[in-house]
Amino acid sequence: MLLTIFYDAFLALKSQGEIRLRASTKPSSAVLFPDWAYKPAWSPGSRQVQLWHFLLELLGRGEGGAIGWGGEWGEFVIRDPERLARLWGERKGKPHMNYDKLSRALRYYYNKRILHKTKGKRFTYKFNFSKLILVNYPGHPPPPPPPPPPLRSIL
DNA sequence: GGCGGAAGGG
DNA sequence: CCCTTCCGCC
Repeated sequence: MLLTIFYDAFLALKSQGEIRLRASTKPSSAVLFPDWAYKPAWSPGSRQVQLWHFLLELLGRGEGGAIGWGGEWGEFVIRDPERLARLWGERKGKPHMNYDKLSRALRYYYNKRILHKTKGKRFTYKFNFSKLILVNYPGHPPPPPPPPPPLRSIL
């Protein structure tokens, strides 16, 4: 799975003419994406963990009961919704987190095209990996051009 | 269960 | 911005 994610990222970037995919320097422990995949999400400075990072983290290390990969590519099933919510709540310091609230956060991902629902399958969602990578790739979308240097008058 | 609006926090 | 909280609706 880990390798296929990278491969998908590679294909996505290749199709964009940006074959600058760096290999992850870290061991295969819990890291699913190279550092650059996270960067914009953390900018500026040190921000909080994002929900999709957390989900990928659990999926990546095969976190037993709470969540697991589904049948299709990128699809995952929440096997124990309230446990997942509790885990997420612990990570965010939100002791009253539950599946109702967590799922609202997941629904906000629909518009961002990070996730979508697998209709008809209970507790089943699907990642848009290529979109995910591209959205978080530095310079995609390209940053606005730097403002022209101010014309300083000589005092 | 699943959806999305509304308000609000950090 | 990225959720968290709450909620009416289907």
